[in-house]
Amino acid sequence: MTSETRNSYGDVIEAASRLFARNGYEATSMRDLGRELGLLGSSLYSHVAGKQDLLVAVVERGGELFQQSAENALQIDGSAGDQLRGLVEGHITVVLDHRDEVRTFLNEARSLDDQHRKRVLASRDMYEQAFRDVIARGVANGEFAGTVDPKTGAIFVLSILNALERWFRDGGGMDRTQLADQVWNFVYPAIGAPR
Amino acid sequence: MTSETRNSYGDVIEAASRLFARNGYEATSMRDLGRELGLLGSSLYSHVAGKQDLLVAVVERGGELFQQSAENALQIDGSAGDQLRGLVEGHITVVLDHRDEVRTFLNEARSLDDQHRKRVLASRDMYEQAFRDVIARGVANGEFAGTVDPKTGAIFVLSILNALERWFRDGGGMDRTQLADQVWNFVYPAIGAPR
DNA sequence: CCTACCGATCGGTAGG
DNA sequence: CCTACCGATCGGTAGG
Repeated sequence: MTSETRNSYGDVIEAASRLFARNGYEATSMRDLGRELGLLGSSLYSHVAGKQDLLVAVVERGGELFQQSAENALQIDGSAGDQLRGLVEGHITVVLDHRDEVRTFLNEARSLDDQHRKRVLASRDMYEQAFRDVIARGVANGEFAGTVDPKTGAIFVLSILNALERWFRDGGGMDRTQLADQVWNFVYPAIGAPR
Repeated sequence: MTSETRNSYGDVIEAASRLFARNGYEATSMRDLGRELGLLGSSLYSHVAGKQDLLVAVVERGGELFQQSAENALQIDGSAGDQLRGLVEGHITVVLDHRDEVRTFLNEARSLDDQHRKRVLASRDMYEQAFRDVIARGVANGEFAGTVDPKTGAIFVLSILNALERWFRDGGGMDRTQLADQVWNFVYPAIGAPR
């Protein structure tokens, strides 16, 4: 960071996602962000129209990553269990490869204006719907026992996945494969799959 | 709210927890809080020494509620499954009966100074340890299959429980008993209990 | 609990 | 991307 060359729009968004993730949107000033990029706060206004725009850009990026991940997983031609595993692994990858955008997407959406916040909530609902549909399909075809309501089950699975950002660290006691296995070993019986 | 009588310290803390939960600590000004109580921002300084003190008080209250809940659950004289169910139900009750303190405890601890934030993280670790110990006991005595590491399993269970604050509403499609059942139907097989 | 403030910092702008 | 600002708001204080 603080390289010698000129900053691009992408650099600004990246630095913003870093600071929003670390300190929160409200606690990040335009001067903080300028310092991170090696320029003055006022100079940022040649890159963006305002502070809100930065939050919108970062949050929308987070939403796109999850949406893209779901689309990929749903193209898997297999059982409900196969697709759910694809959704789970895709989510883990997004969280771990894009921590800052994900943190901002999950925790800072409340600082958006009404219009953009509603759009984010709608995109989360669509994403949750993918989990719900796959679980419901598994219940309908007898693959899962149906002891948990698909809607509630989807929320529980996503609760586990979204919380990863809060505790998992690369280079800790568990690598990503082990993490995915632990999540799956927990989630698969939980939604009523045979053992 | 905004009653005619004088405000007590408890009133101030309660209003603070409400605003911190709704808008976040950073986005809540002392003038906002004063308005909520029917007085000026500057008048709050006869009740508290500073804004940080309010956050400390609210967050510590949240921590105490969870700690108390765990102590009660661990007094259950029964199987690991019985105690885990007690921990789960206690957590649900704390979250739903004390939403504002819990939200602040879970989401605003980052705004604490280093010293207090470390204390909060330590209290969360102790609480998590209770879940871990109960799961480990169930694995050790053969009650649970042990397909999930107790430490990771504890985090997953708490991820589900802590996320309740983000989506569950009393008076929605599910009452509290149904919620507790859904959580338990998900968690119990997940940690490797027999079906 | 109010009046009357204070210095610091905020997001943002005009003009280069 | 900088200089030189602006009005608004912030946490907080002195004195009653």
